[in-house]
Amino acid sequence: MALPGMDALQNGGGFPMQKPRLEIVEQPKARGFRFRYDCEGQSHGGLPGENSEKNRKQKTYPTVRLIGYRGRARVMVSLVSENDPPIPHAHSIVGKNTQDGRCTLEMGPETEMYAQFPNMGILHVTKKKVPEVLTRRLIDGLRVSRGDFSGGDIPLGHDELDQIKSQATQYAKTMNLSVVRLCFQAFLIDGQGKFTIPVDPVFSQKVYDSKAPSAGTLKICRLDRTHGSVKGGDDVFLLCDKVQKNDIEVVFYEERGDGSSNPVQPWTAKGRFGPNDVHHQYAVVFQTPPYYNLAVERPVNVLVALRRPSDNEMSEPKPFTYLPQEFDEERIGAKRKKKLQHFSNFFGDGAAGFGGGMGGTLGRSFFGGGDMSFGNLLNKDNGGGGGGGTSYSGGAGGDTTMYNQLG
Amino acid sequence: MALPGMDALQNGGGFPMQKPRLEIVEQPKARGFRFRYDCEGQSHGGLPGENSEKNRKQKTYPTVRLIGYRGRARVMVSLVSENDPPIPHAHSIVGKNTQDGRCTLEMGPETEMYAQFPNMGILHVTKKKVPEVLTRRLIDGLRVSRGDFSGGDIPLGHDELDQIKSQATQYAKTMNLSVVRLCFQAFLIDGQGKFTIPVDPVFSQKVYDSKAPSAGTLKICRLDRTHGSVKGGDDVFLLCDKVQKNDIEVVFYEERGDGSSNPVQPWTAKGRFGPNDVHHQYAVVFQTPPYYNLAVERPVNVLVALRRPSDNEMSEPKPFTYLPQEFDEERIGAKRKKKLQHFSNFFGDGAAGFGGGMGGTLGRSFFGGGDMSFGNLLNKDNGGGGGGGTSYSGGAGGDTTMYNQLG
DNA sequence: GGGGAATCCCC
DNA sequence: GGGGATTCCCC
Repeated sequence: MALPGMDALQNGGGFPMQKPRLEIVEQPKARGFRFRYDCEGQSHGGLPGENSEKNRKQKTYPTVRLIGYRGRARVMVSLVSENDPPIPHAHSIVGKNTQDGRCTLEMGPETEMYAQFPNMGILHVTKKKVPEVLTRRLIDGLRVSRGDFSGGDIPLGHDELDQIKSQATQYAKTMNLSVVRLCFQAFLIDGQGKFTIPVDPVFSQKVYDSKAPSAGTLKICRLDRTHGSVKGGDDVFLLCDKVQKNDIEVVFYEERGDGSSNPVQPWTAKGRFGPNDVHHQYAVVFQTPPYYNLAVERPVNVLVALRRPSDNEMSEPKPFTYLPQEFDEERIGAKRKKKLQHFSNFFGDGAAGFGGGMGGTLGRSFFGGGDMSFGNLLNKDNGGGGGGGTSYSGGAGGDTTMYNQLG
Repeated sequence: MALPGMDALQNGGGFPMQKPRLEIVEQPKARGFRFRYDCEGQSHGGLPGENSEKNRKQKTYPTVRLIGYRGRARVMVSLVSENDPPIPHAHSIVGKNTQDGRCTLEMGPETEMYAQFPNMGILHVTKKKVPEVLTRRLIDGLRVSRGDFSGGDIPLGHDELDQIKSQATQYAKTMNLSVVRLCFQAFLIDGQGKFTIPVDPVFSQKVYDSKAPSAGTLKICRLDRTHGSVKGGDDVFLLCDKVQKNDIEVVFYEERGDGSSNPVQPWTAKGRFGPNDVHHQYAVVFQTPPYYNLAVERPVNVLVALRRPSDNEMSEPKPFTYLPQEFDEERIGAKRKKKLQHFSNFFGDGAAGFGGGMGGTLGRSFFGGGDMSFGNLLNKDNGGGGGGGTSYSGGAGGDTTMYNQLG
């Protein structure tokens, strides 16, 4: 059952013509997984793959395959910092086949050179222990870089140890404990039957701790109203999962699902509220923004979502309906004509009123002056499309360069 | 400046004809004060008196006076368990004039035999350290009961120490760390100028840790609507301070401020919601209950409040207005007569409709079948009226009885 | 004084 | 898997 496209040279122990390389076949899920403290035990499910389905049995797990080589190999997963250059992370991978914070599996022709990692938990080290753990990680890395795969202790000079500790303390200061990346490293079997021949490591997309206040999944749980006047200014109570008062927005936008070849910048606007309207991280009281077209004759269905500016993350949207002015309670029809002349004032300057509903052709210049461009709005920094995962090979080259700031 | 009513025998070192006793002149505030962990430092304000004003400079502090004695005395405050018999509490009093968890002041004729305790912080011991601290407390108590006021260590037999530790462990299991009482003990000066003559201890009302989820002050921060139909069933979003989903109610009631000599059981009813409608402890989505009189012709102003069944605590109320049926949107007036005949069904059995607004005379039998009696509703267990504090002399008699379960 | 982050506990 | 209690940190 040869894999298509696996046009690899076979490695017989000699120098390969084409360098074997690891490819991430299934990225880890970026959001929604919770890092666990030691005290919480480790039976809370493993890190899923990004295409894992929530409800069904369509469970996937982070998976790599080795390209350009067919034979026994060992693949090791460890955690590294979110940013390049990759630094060993203080958190640990725990669960089956793990040791010293890493998870190790073997692969071979019988697995089609694939290695899947189910059951990887991420152990959240406490802040206090970060320097100590990092020191151990750096020593481990130094040992491996010296070609010592024993897993035991290595002799270190006093200066060397001091330097490592100083480096660990330095890293500890800035390490973000709510984000990690997976680092996959493969070792091919050598002439003595040992897995000593390193393959360049590859790094996964970022994995965010779902329990971290700044990284949790955004979710609108409940709205106290799902419709309001096109004129805006309606108070809405929104109940949500944990948010941070200075890093949250309520975004209104119109869906543009016509899939036409000529994408238009759609309308977006933000709900109005201050930090004091964010109630204990779990509710937001805001005022609806006006719809861009105050002259619509029929209700307009738009979407509301939460947005976190710091990482541009957005929640699943909820529907919201803008009602035309006729729907306003207790309005006198006779006044409508006159009012229409003033509606464009909502937009600040000379954007004159224009008729038509959702189907109208909209001038680009108008939207350029809006709050935010829609392209930017949807541009999450996760990378990777909906299909198979992309391999993120970091800037670092070989194994030891991960520690190249060690001196 | 002799105090009126202080008809005390002067103690000249001999046996007093009338036993001197301590009286609590100002109780500690029961709610709203936060116990602090050691790591939080101790500059967060002292435990106020129950008549302390929040905004003004009307600050008061727990205060006792010694009755039936005029001379030098020492008063010691410590923390004891919420329930009788009083057990030394694992928390400590910290701040000025404190040592080993107790606060000690001297009083004399120059203070009119009053002792006021400002600046008492309550140090919240961690759960892990409770047994260890309780052991120390029990040893301290044993020493004092032996007449040793040195404050140093005392020789303890192996069996004795084991027994104390076992007792401490036992207490630790059930000790409520979110409630304490103050224990005031006075010692009169003896012939050698030492404060060795004990006066019966008195115990304050309960003091609740405002940070504890089960004891925090209930507060309605925001309502998304302040009026609804007399028929009830209107959805209301209520934002509040921390509550617990299984120990919270929304109570509607009518104010009875006429101060007449014939108090009537007023109407009360509960908002309808399930545990799932309590959103992360900070919001409640409920449906308004129907007003008891569906035939009112004018809006009726009632009050809404949060209520915690476990301790019968209630929040400050917010106003809510019931609108008569005429106010219902889009109702056809012709149907009103017919509907009226069904309204009484809301109340279960044969309580026939009766006309009139708030001023009507209400049959007692009707309210007897309601959700809850109003008397009970307002009956907080704090005791003590609005005026001067009451002294709570616990069931225990002398000093050593606090530890009478020690063996 | 108070809000919320970090850690821990338990259904 | 998730909610929330406990402990700690900091404006």
